[in-house]
Amino acid sequence: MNKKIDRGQATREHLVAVATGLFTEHGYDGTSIEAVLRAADVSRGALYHHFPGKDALFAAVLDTVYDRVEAEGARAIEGMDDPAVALRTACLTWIRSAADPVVRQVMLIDAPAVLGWQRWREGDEARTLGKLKAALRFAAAEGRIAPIRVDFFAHVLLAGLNEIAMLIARAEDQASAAAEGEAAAGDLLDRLLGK
Amino acid sequence: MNKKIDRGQATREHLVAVATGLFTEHGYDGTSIEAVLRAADVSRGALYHHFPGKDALFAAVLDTVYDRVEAEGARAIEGMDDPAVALRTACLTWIRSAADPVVRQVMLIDAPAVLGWQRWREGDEARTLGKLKAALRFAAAEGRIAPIRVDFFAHVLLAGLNEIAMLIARAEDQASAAAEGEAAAGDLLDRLLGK
DNA sequence: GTATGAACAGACCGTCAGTCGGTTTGTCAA
DNA sequence: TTGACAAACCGACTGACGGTCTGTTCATAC
Repeated sequence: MNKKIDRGQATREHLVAVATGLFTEHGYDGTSIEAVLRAADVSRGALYHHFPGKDALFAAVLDTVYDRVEAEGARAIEGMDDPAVALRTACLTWIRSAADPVVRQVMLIDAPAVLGWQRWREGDEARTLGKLKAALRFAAAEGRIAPIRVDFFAHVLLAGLNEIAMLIARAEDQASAAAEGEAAAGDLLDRLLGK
Repeated sequence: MNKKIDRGQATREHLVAVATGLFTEHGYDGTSIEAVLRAADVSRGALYHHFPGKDALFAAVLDTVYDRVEAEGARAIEGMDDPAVALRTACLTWIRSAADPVVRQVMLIDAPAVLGWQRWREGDEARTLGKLKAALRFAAAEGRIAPIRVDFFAHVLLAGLNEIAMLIARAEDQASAAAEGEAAAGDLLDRLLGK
């Protein structure tokens, strides 16, 4: 039971990889299952054997994107012991991750509409948002923000960072926009957490 | 040329009204043109005479929603002469407007995916965002934020308010969530603008 | 009265997501 | 070795949907 399982895994991963490219380039609606099938050279039956539907394929793609972004964040703050510095570093890393068209189109634009806002945020909760809240709880313990603000501010901070990332992405002058955006993000952090 | 024009206007407005209800209840993807046609008791030809496509119908719906939200905001700050108070009032009014399912589903969830983030923000620019930036320029003139932050902070503030609105909307206990959310919005404003 | 064009009607078309009855093929127990 | 089994895969088919196209109606202008 190994060759079969391996083959199935390979097909599944191949589909996710191909779909990632197409979803990024043409968006969810602009990408037909037909196109994925052709690009991956896989049959309809095979795809629907691995995924119950188009949205499940999208969810799988989203999952791998999360994995990558999470890994980048974890690598960036590896070994840091000051939580405040780690938070700031993680936020800047996230903005830089969001420069990637895959992250932008899949995570920020299509995900809320495809999965629904609720499911989207629940997914986030278990990943990025959860860690952000932990960091803010630390700030609350230090008396920098009121404990009751932790949840709202975590969401506000994430949404604000996402917005900055999108602004940078669509700017004409990428380099200067990135510099200004990252400075703005730092400023936002200072103000939000009462430096 | 009056009876005809009036009739056309009426049909158009009727379609927009019916579509608003369906888009709100079932989302953009969950609403078929067929369903709009049936609910409005209008023929395909009539609909496609007034709108080049489904996304144009959505854009028209979005437009009327903007109109309503803008009017609510304008009414709320009518006659106020302190720009800081007006800004705060407008922000809270916006959060309350976003309690409306129409605003949530159409403006916040579907619009970015249907129109694309770029077109969505450009539409916002001409409406809410423009006024927000004007208010922040005022804050910058008072030395509360750096002039270079105006654009980024306006976006961050709007995104943050939207996020708070969505959190309130999906909360189990609406009343207490609204109270906490509005307090958080006030706190956010204080911190962002360096009270 | 006749020409004009906006408003509307509805049959029709191509595309797409998803279904379903098969076939292939690796695995394992007898 | 073989035969049962199930995972993996195949592709024709279905129904729904967005959009097109060829008319038809009718208020208005001249």
